[in-house]
Amino acid sequence: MAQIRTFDRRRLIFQQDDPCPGLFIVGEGLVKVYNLAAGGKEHVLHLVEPGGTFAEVAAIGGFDCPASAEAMEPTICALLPLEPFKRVLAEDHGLCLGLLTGMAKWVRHFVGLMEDIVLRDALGRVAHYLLDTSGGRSDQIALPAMKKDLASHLNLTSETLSRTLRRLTESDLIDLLDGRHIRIKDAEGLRSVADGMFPES
Amino acid sequence: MAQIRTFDRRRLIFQQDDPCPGLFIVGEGLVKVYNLAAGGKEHVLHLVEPGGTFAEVAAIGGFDCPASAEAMEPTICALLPLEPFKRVLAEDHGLCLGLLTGMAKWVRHFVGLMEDIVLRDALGRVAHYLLDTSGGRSDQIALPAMKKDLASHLNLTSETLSRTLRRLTESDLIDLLDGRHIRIKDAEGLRSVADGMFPES
DNA sequence: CGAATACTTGAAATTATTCAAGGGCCGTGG
DNA sequence: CCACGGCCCTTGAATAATTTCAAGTATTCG
Repeated sequence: MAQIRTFDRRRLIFQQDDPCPGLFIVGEGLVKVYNLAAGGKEHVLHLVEPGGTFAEVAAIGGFDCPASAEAMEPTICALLPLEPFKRVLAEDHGLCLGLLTGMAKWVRHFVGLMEDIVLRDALGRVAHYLLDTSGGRSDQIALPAMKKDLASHLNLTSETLSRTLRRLTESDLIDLLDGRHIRIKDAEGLRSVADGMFPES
Repeated sequence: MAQIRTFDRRRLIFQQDDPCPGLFIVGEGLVKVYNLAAGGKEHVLHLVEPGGTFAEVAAIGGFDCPASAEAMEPTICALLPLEPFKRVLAEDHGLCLGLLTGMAKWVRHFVGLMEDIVLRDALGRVAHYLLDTSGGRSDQIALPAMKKDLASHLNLTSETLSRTLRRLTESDLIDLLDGRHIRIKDAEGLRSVADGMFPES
């Protein structure tokens, strides 16, 4: 009962305040979910990779899209239109429970992002992001497609992100392997930076 | 199957990272849900009034409290412990659906707050808050108990909030009735301020 | 009534942004 | 295959917004 939809690179999938078309599931590609300010500033809420979903919240809550979505690469999605989705939801208790816990996790992640933005400075945000993304296990981190999207996600300009990464390398906390990969050199130290104490200087 | 819990003013109900005790429903009083930064800075996520709930997200998702909660006034809550709550949830499909749409609305509200903080400056945030709170209908607005909590909610210092309200009154967009109430004089003008255009100077 | 806390206001300080310019990578087209 | 143009990233200096610090007034609670 789902439709397959394909999108070229840079193609707008929906815009803030559009009526919600249903639930999207990414099969291939990359989708940027974001908001725009009056002046043109963009905030990247979420980068959705294959297997991820978006527009679920509006689909479930029955309101218009609270954000915009754009394909960053050639992308294939499954779109589950609103009506059949609601019908299934009304009948399938297991699905309902699954969505509920999924949504709860999403909220927690989102609260975390909010607290990052509100309670940490640039250095702390980047440090915390790196620790969070590495998951504590691997010390190798792959950055999102473009650094400017990461900057926007953390509510920084790309200039500030660049300067911040430089400061972290100069403090010997991380290594910039290539433009897209980072290695954590001193997780302990990073943690203390994330918690607001900058080491020397 | 719920317990009744009472809290004095200033009493901590739970703290960030505590195991979630269950779902709270406020019967009387006022509860502040907030997060603390390393340095002591506080961010007020939510002020819960009678009829409202808190800790639902952690209860549903099965993780530790992502924030702290404190009674701002003598408060009476119903606490639905975790286990019976989960049991009910597993059986009652209607409840599950209700929570799901409730959660979706909560997420939307929260995304809105996030975008306020990220995409608007101090003037825009306050203007948007006033418009949002008035609901477009009544032009009378009752501020939360303390202005500093509103400031924290909008990620401002109380000094900045004070100055911002002053600027709005001096531009004849609002009237400060008493310390706790505001009247919107020029909703049109406020809207354009919220959208980033400051009128004169 | 007195102490504590909240609120306002001004001046100084700080952080991040904006503006500007150069370097590097990549895809297109000659 | 190389040159060109575009976009991303980096870096520096100037700018601007908000915070911090400080002091005084107002309000609230006991």
